[in-house]
Amino acid sequence: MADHDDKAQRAIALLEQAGLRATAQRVLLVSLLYGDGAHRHVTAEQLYEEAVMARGKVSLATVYNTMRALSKAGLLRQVNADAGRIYFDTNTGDHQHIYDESTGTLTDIDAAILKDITLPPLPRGTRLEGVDLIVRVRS
Amino acid sequence: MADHDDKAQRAIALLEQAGLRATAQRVLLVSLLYGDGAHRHVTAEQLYEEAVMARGKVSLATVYNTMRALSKAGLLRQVNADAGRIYFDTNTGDHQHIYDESTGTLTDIDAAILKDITLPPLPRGTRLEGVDLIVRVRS
DNA sequence: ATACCTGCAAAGTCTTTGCAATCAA
DNA sequence: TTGATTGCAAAGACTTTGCAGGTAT
Repeated sequence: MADHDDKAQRAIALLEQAGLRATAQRVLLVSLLYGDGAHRHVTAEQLYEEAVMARGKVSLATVYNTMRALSKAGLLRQVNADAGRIYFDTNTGDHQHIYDESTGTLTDIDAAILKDITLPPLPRGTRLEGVDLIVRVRS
Repeated sequence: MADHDDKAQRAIALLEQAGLRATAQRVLLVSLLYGDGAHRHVTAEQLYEEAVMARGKVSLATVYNTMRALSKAGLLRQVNADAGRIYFDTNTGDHQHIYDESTGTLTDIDAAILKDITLPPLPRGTRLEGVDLIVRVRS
């Protein structure tokens, strides 16, 4: 129980820091996302399944809404590895990904991999939003 | 007319080389894609619009089917720049992209940009499929 | 009290597919 | 001929949204 409370406390802290109300659904979702320390890559559907397993009372729509809100708040990063499927990454720091197209698994790559590249001039009137590298593999 | 026949001839050649029957619809689509020499980045919907403009008799389903077939045949490359929207690139050579999230425009980057990076070890039991770099910008 | 949040169902976007009619080889 | 292709409509996969009822502050 202490363990659970701990995760819930951290979840609440994260939500408040993001300016979001700490509802039961959000606390559960954020606990699942950040609960065990390791960074995670999940789709809304996957997180929804986990929430249901954990006997959580939450709808898929709320999972989508919450993940969108967390992304906007900067607590999650969206990863476009696969057209037609949004992955959310709890690691919002600078880094890149390996994507296994057979299993749908994402793996982090250290940001240093791009340390030595020189970006080309950007199109006139545009500003840089980010640089995403996806190493696609198959099992 | 000679111009049009020229493009049609090239389109037919490409289709045969890909092992696909040269139907009127495919010849039109391939002519639009490869007709003027420059490489293109288009979605199925965009190509469909162009075909309709050109008074072509083709359905959106056929555009999707054809682009899928061309991709499988190696004549097109899919670009995952935006979750929920597949771009097709007539340039199947090694290169990368700049993606303007405001306008949905893709611009090529020379492959040399990644010449000096060293990929991390791939997960056990996986083989490399490709490396995609997307420089995201906004207007 | 009140602005925010949830959940359901409906709508939306993009893509694929079943199947009868049609066409290329 | 005969298998490949087309087109329509329907189905699918994923995501967003309208709105009535519920909740955090």
